[in-house]
Amino acid sequence: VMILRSRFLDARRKRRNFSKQATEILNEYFYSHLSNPYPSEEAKEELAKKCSITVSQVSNWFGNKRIRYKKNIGKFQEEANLYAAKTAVTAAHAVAAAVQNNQTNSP
Amino acid sequence: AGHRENARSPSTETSPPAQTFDWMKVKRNPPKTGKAGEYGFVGQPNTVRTNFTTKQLTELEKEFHFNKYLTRARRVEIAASLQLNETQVKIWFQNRRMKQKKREKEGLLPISPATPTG
DNA sequence: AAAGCCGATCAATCATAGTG
DNA sequence: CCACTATGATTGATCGGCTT
Repeated sequence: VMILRSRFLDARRKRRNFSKQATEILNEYFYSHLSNPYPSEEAKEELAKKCSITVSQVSNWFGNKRIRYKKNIGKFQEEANLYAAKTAVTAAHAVAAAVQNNQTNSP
Repeated sequence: AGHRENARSPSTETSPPAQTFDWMKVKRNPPKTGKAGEYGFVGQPNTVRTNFTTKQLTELEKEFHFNKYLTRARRVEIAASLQLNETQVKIWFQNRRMKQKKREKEGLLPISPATPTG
């Protein structure tokens, strides 16, 4: 029962919470894809850029989110409804925007 | 033509998220790790994640530095030497290689060059 | 057909940040 | 300051797909 707890202790030591904005973006994606919250590598890169975090961090976030969500769905019900309502409106706007942005291109 | 995703959320539903999708039911089979010479029985499914000792990790790291890939013979040696399964050694190397790959990728451009779009 | 590898993910755990 | 919860990261091991 040695105190081998401090075997590595390096990276996970100091951690910073993501910005409110980043969490907002990640949650919007998660709840708007609740039926299959597995962003593709491409989607992860886009989310990473929007959130100003790394792709690995996006993967970690979704991994943790999925596990914790299914572990206690009830605890996330409130949050789920919040984003469900929000994305419902966003979706409608997105469709309209997509139609207009059909030809536009601006990398 | 009108093709859309199967979105079930007209406007009459105020609490649909309660649905249970397949990904929420996914369950992993328990580890079949049977370690010898520790707590009695050999071949007894551990049911729990093995905690490698510092010594084992040090040796594995050393070997990894020498060779990213293992040969069957080398794997047997190391497994016996560290009292681990051949499978555990094999898996450790695979995970280690992935970790290495991840590090190389991150250490390449974790810092955005300019990010004009903000 | 069997075994190893890759890439992604799971699931448990660690250590810290945040809240009361 | 302490107890408890929320959250990001780490990692042994599993899953599916592809290669040897």
